[in-house]
Amino acid sequence: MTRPLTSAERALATLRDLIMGGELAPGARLGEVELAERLGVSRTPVREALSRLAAEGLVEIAPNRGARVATWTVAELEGVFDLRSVLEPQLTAHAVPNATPADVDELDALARRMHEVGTPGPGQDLDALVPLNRAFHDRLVALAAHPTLATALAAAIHPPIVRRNFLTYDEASLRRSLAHHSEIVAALRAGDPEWARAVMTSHIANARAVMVRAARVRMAEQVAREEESA
Amino acid sequence: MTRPLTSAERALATLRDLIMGGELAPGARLGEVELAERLGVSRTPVREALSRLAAEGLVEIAPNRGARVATWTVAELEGVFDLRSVLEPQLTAHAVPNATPADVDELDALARRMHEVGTPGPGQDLDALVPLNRAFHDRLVALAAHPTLATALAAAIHPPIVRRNFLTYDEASLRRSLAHHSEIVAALRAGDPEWARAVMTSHIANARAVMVRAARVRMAEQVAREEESA
DNA sequence: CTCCTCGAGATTGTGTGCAAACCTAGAGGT
DNA sequence: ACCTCTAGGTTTGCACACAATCTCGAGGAG
Repeated sequence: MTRPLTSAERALATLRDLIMGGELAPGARLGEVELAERLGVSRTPVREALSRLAAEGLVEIAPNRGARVATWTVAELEGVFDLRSVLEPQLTAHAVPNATPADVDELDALARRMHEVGTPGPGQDLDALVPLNRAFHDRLVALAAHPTLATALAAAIHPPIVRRNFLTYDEASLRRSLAHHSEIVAALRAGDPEWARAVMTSHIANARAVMVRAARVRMAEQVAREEESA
Repeated sequence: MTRPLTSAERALATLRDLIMGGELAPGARLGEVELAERLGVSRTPVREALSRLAAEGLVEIAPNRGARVATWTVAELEGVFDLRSVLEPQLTAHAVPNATPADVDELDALARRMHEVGTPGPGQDLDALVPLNRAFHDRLVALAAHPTLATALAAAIHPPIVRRNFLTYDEASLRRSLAHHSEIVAALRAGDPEWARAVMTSHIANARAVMVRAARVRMAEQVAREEESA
């Protein structure tokens, strides 16, 4: 029998989904009354939800000025990747001894399906890749069975970024990323934690490079726009 | 001109101090009305403060049942040390290129004072050691200039644990710990990030060993008490 | 033309009341 | 002796009202 959720918890979950799903873009204003009406509750639980989301880093609250969906500078994004490049390889290494053959098979299936939808060509479907990628990484984190590291990682990874990042992979980087997943499966099957750790380190470094390049492009576009309007 | 703090922020700061300072022991009940009276505000800001402390991991909230100061199992404590053993060496390595000679001198002074008050003998004063240790580590984290890693670390380190841990150092471990501080200063002066990283890794491993031993002792004591009362 | 001042409106911060959920203790049945 | 159920008091969850603060634009001084 599952306990009925409180209003504040529903508000929290709904807002989180809205932000992570991209319906609420970074920088969007989050008025308390507006959200309260939208969710059918009073401002009190909305405030509580916003407060907790702020602690998660998904929204930013300025005293007396309200909340906005968090935005990130390039430097902050690089910081997040620094953190991931330390935590995820460690978690992956932890996962190795815990992975049963059945677990490895499931990860293998995910990696194969990512190849199917991710390989450039007629069958490519990048939108399908995002949830598969997420499932793969979540599965690995779960196998690590290390709540503290997992929590620290979850606090750092902001899915809107990952999602956006995925759409900016160039062909070579995307192929590398897909190959990494398969190679992690191989390392798991071999029971070699150092191998798995090394691949995951490469995987994050690759993602980081994609992110930095995309950020540079966005910045150049913005400069162009500003000069145009000047 | 510094903005006057809101009631919720005062409540948050006060509660955090009470918990970190040890006035509110782990497991202590945190009734909203009691805290509200104690802080001279209504329940609303208290609720907000508790909610944020819960997000920080310092208190645990059970729906409809109220808040308590967080407690940690040995496994959770070991998890925290796993996280620290990954993050702190990384932060320390980052700090090396940023440290000016003046910074190194300040850290050196802290390390020397820790030796003075920490060395077993007539001048020993373990209570003075705690703030010095904290100052040393905080200074290092600040030098790393890496907000993301620093935030992840701050979220994991619960000062009540560190404090309690310090009082359980045996003589050999304490000497090692003090020596580590001096050696980190030497690595900074030499400008060698890998040296600094290695020392910090040892430092955390040493602290972890002390924690595990202390936890075993506490567990044995508890078993003894339960058998006694049975 | 630029900068400052000052309201009106909107938005957040806090106090308070009430309903619902929870804990405790004790009566009664098995 | 043990379990079940219930009544009471206690505590939290939520809504609402009012106070405090901010935003933004109009108007005037320099």
